[in-house]
Amino acid sequence: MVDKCLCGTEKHEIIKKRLRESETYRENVEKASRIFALLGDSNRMKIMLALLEGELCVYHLCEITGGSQSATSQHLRKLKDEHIVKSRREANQILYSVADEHVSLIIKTALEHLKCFNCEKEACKKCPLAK
Amino acid sequence: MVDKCLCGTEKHEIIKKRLRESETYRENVEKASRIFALLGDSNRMKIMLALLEGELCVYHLCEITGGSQSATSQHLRKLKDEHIVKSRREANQILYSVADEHVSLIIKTALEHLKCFNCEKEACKKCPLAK
DNA sequence: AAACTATATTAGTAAATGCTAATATAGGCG
DNA sequence: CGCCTATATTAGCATTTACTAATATAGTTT
Repeated sequence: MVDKCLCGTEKHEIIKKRLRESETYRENVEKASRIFALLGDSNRMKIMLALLEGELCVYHLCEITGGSQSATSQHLRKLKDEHIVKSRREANQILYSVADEHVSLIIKTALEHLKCFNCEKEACKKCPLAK
Repeated sequence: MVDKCLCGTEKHEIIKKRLRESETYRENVEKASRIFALLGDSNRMKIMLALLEGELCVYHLCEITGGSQSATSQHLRKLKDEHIVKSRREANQILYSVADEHVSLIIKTALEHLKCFNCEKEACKKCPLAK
């Protein structure tokens, strides 16, 4: 492999330079991938989809995932550690909700994308995901 | 844990019903989390960030991640399997590019979100992620 | 205060994941 | 044709991850 390349050198240099020179940028990339990794588990995805509908208790979130109380609680802990969900106590329950509207937007964008994936519209058939 | 709950029953029933009744919905949730899991690795994230700037060859993508040729090739394979990137041959190189504009949008939304995370604006300081 | 209930935590385990090292493939070119 | 170069694949290993089972905690209620 050789540095001289058909794809040109400017484009990848933009990112290489940012990664090299900005500590903040490197941290942001790490943080972004941590957040995506959290959404990359189907049970946590189901939890987030449910929470987009509104505040819910742990019992109902267990029902959504079909997982145990312990497993669900561990997922919620991870989501909370990244400030993606928040919780509050109401009487003898803990109610969870989406903490961040940016994350909501990311999930909604993904759903939109999947709608396209299964869509019958002409424009959507050209989508590279429609395979 | 009891079914009677302070958070109400309608909200989580919406998702439970969808999961129960629609095979397509279940598949979409699985697919969405597979895509997020792909973006959940920082080296694949770096690859995608670079590809957002334009088409690149494998050698330059190796430079971006700092990883080996083999590791990078394996990442590209996974991204291609989910139709997130595409490739074409040009002379003796394979050039990769972003295959799906929805995924571009998801990544850009995430970056926007992180911009907020590190932002000094008053409105952004209230963001629950700004901690 | 004691008991109850909802949620959280911990330890241990099986499965998934990302890496390296070695090897295979495939197109371009002498 | 046969070598060269870029990329892809495979096997093996170390690490991470999601789960279960058991236990802890902390409000709430009696």
